[in-house]
Amino acid sequence: MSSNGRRVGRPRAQQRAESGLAPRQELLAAAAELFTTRGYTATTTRALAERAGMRQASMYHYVGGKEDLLAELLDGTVSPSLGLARALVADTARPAEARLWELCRSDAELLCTGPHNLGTLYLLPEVAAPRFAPFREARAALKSAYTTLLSATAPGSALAPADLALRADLLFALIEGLILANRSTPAFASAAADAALRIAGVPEAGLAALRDALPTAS
Amino acid sequence: MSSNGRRVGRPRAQQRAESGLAPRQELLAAAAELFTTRGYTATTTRALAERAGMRQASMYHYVGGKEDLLAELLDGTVSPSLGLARALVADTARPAEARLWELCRSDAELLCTGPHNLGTLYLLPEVAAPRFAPFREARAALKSAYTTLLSATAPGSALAPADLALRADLLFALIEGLILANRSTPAFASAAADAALRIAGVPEAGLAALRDALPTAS
DNA sequence: ATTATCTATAGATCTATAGATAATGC
DNA sequence: ATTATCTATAGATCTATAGATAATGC
Repeated sequence: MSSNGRRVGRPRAQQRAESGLAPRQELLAAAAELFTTRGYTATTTRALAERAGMRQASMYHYVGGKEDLLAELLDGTVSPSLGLARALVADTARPAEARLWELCRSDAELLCTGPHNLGTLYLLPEVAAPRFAPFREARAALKSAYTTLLSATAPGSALAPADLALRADLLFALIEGLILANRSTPAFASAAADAALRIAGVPEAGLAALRDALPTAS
Repeated sequence: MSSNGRRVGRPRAQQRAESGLAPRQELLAAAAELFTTRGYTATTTRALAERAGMRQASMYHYVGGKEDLLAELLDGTVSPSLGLARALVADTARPAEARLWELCRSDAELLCTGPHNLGTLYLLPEVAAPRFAPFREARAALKSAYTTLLSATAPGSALAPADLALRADLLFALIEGLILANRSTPAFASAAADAALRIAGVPEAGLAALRDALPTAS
């Protein structure tokens, strides 16, 4: 609540324009940039802290180390999609095709949009560590929601269980492949959702119908 | 040509069962495993050399450093596909659909099969360095071949240039997304190729026809 | 008194080179 | 003599902690 630039504690050695962000948020922003740009292991605590405007040692006042930052970044890329996915799975009144499309679009946008390509972090070997189990579980739950929605579509309901799993894998592969494509326009997200439904087996006529039924979006 | 275990040079400190591979190949195999398993930056020259059966310093007799190994691994994941892609683009006698399918299948197999998930290395920030420009160019050329084949299919030829580029991006996203899916059966590669053609807009009937026309594969 | 920061540094790496050594080849 | 390896190490990091310092708050 202290007004203006008056803050408790020793002043920073290297002061610059206030970002307005809390120090922990500054660290997160620095991590997002440096982890994706230079790589997780290659990013030193010094680089991280300095990018956030503080000295290397000061970082430890806010986080236990790089891993904390990675965990929080990963969580942010999957939690919103998972929340939406659960809502869509529950909303059985709407046609499954429309719900699957919406999930794909939103997920695609989350993965492609934003200043940094955070999806890249999924592939870090570090993510296999026990520490990141919650993230991996969230991703598995998200994939399971994809499968559920897929199985509720007309083409999906006609598939044998093994084929369904195969299709779900492919659909998921497309969505995650967008990470590499790195084209971050909203139009791309919609086109990706279209492509996802094509993989699902929805015919072009069905896609056109979906597009017409879209809520008059912003 | 020297028979058996008699080799020139000081014996290795830590000798073990001969792998039969040349030392440089042993280093490459070690790099494939460790880069994908622990990450590129996190892999030390010591770990690399020791996994290859030699001491840390001996590695420099064969390679200039980690970068050499990375460059060679990357090249191996794209060169075979690029070769095939060029042959398929040139083979205008066959229907474009069949050629595109074959490229997708082969590429999918290359990316998913093999003991290690080398595709993962595409995402390394290090790959942006000038040193890896040849690899990036090869990948761009491969993508361009995908686009060419796509534009030669019946649905592709009906697309406006911007839409064609969009479809090509999505198709490529699927193929590269397979890296993350990491399901490495030949059946998966075929299913992925099917999915790719669905994204391309080939109707189910066309797919079924393609499948029937498949050369009686091994 | 409390807080947010700083400076300094111990201890643990990791890379790349220098120079020694133990084989075979001639 | 040539070769493939080794051991040893200088120099350059990088992380995490210890303890000092410069603000505000009461």
